Amino acid sequence: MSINRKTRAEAAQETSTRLIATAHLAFAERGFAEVSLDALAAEAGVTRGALHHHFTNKAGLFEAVLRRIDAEIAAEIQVVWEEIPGTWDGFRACFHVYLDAVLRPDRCRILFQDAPAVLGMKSVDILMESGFGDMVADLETFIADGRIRATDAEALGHLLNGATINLAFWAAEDATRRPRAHATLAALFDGLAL
Amino acid sequence: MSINRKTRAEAAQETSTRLIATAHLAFAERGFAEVSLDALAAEAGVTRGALHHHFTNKAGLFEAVLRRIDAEIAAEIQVVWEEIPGTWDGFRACFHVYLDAVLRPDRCRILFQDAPAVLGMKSVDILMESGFGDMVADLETFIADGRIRATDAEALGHLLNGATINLAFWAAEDATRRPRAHATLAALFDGLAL
DNA sequence: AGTTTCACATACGGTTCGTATGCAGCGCAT
DNA sequence: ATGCGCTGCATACGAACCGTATGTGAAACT
Repeated sequence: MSINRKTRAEAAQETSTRLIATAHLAFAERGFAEVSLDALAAEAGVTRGALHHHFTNKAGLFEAVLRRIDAEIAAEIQVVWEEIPGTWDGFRACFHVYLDAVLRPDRCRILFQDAPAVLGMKSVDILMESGFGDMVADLETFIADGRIRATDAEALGHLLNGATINLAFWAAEDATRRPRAHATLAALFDGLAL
Repeated sequence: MSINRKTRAEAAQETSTRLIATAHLAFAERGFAEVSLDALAAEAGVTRGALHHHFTNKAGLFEAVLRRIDAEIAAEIQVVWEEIPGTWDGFRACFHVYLDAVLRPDRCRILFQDAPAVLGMKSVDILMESGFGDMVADLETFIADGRIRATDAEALGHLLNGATINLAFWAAEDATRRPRAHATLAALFDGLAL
């Protein structure tokens, strides 16, 4: 039995997730460079030994945080996408959810300020593994169906992604900008549709 | 007379620019975090004393490099803009020049990988001081004239900027992507125009 | 010519990260 | 049940790097 008894693997998993959660907060608030591993481990109630054991180095921990955030966002989008999959309106709706998902202050800094510097191209790859491939595939069918104007689905995917990201980054500074960002994103999609 | 004689201020200016040029190369090739000030000063033929004297700290030097790159890009765009100022076609042409200007390998990494992490929002401000305000003003006239679809010039400016930047970042990895990026950017403008 | 100032060099201390090593308890087999 | 191996984590150590404080020599000014 042993209900409150933790198995070895469970305890390890717990410290790992606690480390990720603590790092998530710290990176979001203070930024990657300003967070010391000593302070981080102390906040999580462990030492740097545990940290290095689970994540090898500082960048490894950051990558774990990024993957966690990416998974959260992907899940949020998935919910909307499954409501009306395959439709242009559903596709558009997903981007509006994406916009709101990435402008959150606990994500914005990690995603667009630190991730490129810390992980380089790898950060792009991570964020693209989940969802981006599907998005490009959807764009291709929209193009094939004559729903949208552009010809290059992959390039268009990057364009849409960049446009949304930059709008979010801009809108994150001031709450009143959020509706303006959404309206402008909608205008972009209006222009793309045929 | 004294032709080959350098005044004090001239010599100082020279070391400053040499430091910026050396840092430009180093940051572009190795990245901000991987460049040590010791190595940098050695490459420039001075010591860290000179570096700190001119730029206070590492971020200060980086900012100087960024401002220099920004000025170069602004000048390149200005040339095109003055050919056909005030026109929608000229405006579009500027963005294609911008796309090519920022995807250059000696700029791409500094602009979009390291600048946000090192300078935060300040990097956005720096890149916006030159040109962005004018761009938004132009967009407003285009909107007022009924040339383009969107309603919020400022938000649209950020959208266009982000779209172009991300296309450039994507296209920088592979030369064959460049024409695809330009074609997709053109499609974006086609959709925006009424 | 003496003095001041400035561009730059040198010296030092503190912080931080990565690795190498130590240890204790869980898990498993007998 | 008990002895042993493995693993999760702590401790110890070394090295790199940045920022500041201080020194210096030559140019610039009077």
